[in-house]
Amino acid sequence: MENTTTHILIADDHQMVIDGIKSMLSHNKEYQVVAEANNGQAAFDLIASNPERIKLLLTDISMPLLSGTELCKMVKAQFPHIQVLVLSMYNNVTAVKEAVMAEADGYILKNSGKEELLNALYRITNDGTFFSQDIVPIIYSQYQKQKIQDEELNMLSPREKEVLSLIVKELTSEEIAEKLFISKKTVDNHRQNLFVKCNCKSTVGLVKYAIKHGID
Amino acid sequence: MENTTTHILIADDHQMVIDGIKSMLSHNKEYQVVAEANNGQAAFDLIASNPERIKLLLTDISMPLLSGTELCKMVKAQFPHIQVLVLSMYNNVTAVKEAVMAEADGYILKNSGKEELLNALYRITNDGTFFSQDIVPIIYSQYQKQKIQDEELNMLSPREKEVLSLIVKELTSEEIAEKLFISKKTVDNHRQNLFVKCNCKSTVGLVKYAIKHGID
DNA sequence: ACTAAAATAGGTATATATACCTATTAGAAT
DNA sequence: ATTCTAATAGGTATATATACCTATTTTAGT
Repeated sequence: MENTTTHILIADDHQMVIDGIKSMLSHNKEYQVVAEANNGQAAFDLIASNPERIKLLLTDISMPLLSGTELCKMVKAQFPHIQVLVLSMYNNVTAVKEAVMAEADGYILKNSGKEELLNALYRITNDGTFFSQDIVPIIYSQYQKQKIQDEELNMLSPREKEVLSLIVKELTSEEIAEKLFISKKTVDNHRQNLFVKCNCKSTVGLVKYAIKHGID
Repeated sequence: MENTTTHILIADDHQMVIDGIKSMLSHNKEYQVVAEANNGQAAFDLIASNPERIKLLLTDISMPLLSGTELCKMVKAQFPHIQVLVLSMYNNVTAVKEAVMAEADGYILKNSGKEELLNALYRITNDGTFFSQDIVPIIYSQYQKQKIQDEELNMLSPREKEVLSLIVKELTSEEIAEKLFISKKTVDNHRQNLFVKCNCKSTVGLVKYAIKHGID
């Protein structure tokens, strides 16, 4: 298995990208580009016509007729032996998330160099998966966003946070009042104040706010 | 800047870990371990006594007196010039998330080899950040969990999903009825059925269910 | 000592949601 | 043909939430 050549199908609507990758792999015996397609549907048809020929699918995300993530889903569902490496120009969380949920085995950015590509191919064929180092800062920024949101939480008073937490636990105002040994009226006042502070108009909005800020 | 030695403080409650790292870096001119501490508080005191001496803090997460993440927060708040690389034995999402939220510049696992450590140090001092490749599969598994939850969503009928989506958008039953050209009564029936299917007893529960499954 | 904010609680309406019913129709599946 | 589910809608109560008020006490900050 180890020393067998990995047969690759490249799917990308930009022929130059395909040619570039082919060129990069041309001096490498381990990887051989045996097929190419300029849209997702063509790529799927090529695979379906002879599934055993392809060992790895190297695909772009945005392509005509069938997107790379959709292609990935279909391939993984019907031909699970084929590994999929998504090659994207999008460095946002959503794109990465979609790729992972489509069961892609790896994700690298188009501005990666030759080394990164070879590294990705090596890691995928040996370790099973590879995700570009470049996507980590993206997740990093997500978490930092959450940190800022947490600071926004300080607008709420301790008691308000307490009440909000119980609201999210599906307690009614009356039940919350009993639990906190205060009047139902007081709870309702907190609720009103929370509407203003959380900038929403109903309990539904409060729940969304609470979850967004990690109260549960 | 490039050819200056990076002065490192190691904080870890296991002396063997400290000695191991010192040994690994001993033959490397770029990195010099100039201080060490066995708990977070001691590490912070060492930094505070002479902040300019330290360029990089290499810290464990779980330590007595002051945890690595808390230490990181304090250092980043008061001595932002110091870069922080978190060295953890926990490979779970929460640990990584906490480290990032503490503004750590990097995160690697304790079972990483010498190469990974050197790579991390190089990337941090040059690129600013480094996060171990090992943490990606963790995030990967998080996303896959979400995918399974999405399949659970198929228990809901298309119309129910539609109604649920509008509920989460803070519309009342009456407003939803108008929007879908149906009776308010019908909307309320969908709501009741959603309670059963989502296993909750109020709209609050529905909102939590919806958000958990990506409806918004 | 003064001020501001937080937490408390009450009154009075109205709006909305929830808990039970029953019942019809359309479409899909067996 | 028949069975099942989804989607529709109505009746009748009750429970809960929401929108305005006012007002007191406590606590923290200047």
